[in-house]
Amino acid sequence: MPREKPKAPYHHGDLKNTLIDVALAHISRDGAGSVSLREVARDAGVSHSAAYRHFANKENLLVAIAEQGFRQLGETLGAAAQAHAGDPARALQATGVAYVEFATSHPEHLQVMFGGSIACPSDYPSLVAAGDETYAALTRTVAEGSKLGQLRSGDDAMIALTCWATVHGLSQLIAGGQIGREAGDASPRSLALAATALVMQGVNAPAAAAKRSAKVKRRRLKQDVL
Amino acid sequence: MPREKPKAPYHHGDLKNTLIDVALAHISRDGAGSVSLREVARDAGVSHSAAYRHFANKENLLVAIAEQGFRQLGETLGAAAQAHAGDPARALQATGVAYVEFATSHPEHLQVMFGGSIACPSDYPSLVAAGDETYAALTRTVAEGSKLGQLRSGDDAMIALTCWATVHGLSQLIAGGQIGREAGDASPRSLALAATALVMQGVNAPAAAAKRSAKVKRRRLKQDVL
DNA sequence: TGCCAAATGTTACCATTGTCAACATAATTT
DNA sequence: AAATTATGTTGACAATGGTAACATTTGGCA
Repeated sequence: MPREKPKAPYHHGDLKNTLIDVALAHISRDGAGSVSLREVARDAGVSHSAAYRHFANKENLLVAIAEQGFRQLGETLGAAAQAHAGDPARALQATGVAYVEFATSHPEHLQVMFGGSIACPSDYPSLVAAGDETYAALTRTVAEGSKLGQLRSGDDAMIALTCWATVHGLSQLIAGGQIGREAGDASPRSLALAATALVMQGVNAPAAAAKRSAKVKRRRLKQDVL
Repeated sequence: MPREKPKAPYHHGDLKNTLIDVALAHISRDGAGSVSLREVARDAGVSHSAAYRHFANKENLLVAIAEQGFRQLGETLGAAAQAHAGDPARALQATGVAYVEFATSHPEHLQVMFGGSIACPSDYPSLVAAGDETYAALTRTVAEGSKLGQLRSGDDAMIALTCWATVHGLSQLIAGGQIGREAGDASPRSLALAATALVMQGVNAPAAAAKRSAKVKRRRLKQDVL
């Protein structure tokens, strides 16, 4: 007797999230550029145009993925900072390392968050908000460290931006396979540790010269060398 | 009398380069993701499938653009370093600033070089070669500075990588519009100057502690803080 | 010179894709 | 139970990347 097959119900149950997951799988396999809504739908076991009940268009699916990425990244960074509460310098480096670790272990998300698959991110307020919030964690830590005198005083925003740029750049380079031959054997974590340590050496308040006036230091920062 | 119209000749003359230029224009308008070979061909005043006489497929057109970008970037960085020959620390920072300036004034190229429009860059030896060569300029400068004792000794490769990551990350963030609200008014150049100055402060050999053994310093670099 | 091959362009065609409209079924509200 | 809303389905459309067959130049080479 043919036993009652599972008989796929007309309604999928949680198609929205399924679509996101399947899309992520495809992105990690073929890159964000070559993801096809129809193929995603097929793999989700659903007709092509069902996706449009959950996302206005293909880009909106990507936006959802990017948002998810920002949320997860935010949580990861928050946790890293939390683990060193009270010691902003340590917290700052830990945040940076966490950034690189997240990025390299979630390259699909990264690709969508920063890879330009979304034509005009600023069209999506939820996206910019998520990005801003992520960045805010960094800024807060820097401000805290600055207040405690742990960080080179002068321009907190610039310190935060430089830290962000370094870990972001490192993440992109690793994820993009750009640094295979130079440091192929090193784990992302160890690379991140070394890079952040180096930057922190420029960012930490110089113990010996701590008495030099902030004004002088700020001037040096801007005009130095070039 | 109908004067002899220019009567577009059957052969275009320099279609290959024209296609590249038109494609660049489209990328800068709509992003690398939404560039269409057919539309490019149309704008070049030629039938869609003519492009295939010059590029095996769409991706190969992008590869050509990326290569062009790497070549131009290489020249730019080389010139910047050259301008401070004999002073590696200065040369290093100048190279970094030049990187950011190139990136932000050629966002179309950047997008193709690093934006993931090319599914698997490692499939194109010419591309990896171009990238390597670009990076090599940086490495050389660092090695030189290290030899002169201008740079914190220990791990030259790590210094080079950190510098690259910082300027690369800064470039991506600026080009991606990610840092509109934090430092919107500052020019890319001034941001690059400040960021590189900060990193250089960690990278420069500490004048006072110059006698500390390299071994100790290397240990600090790896294990510091975390 | 005249002829042939290589280079370069063109048109016709195909499968795939993003998106929409019209229709079908399930879940929810009334 | 009836009506409304959510969710899926099928069928269409235009545009795209890519291939094949055919057309026009161009450049050697006899």
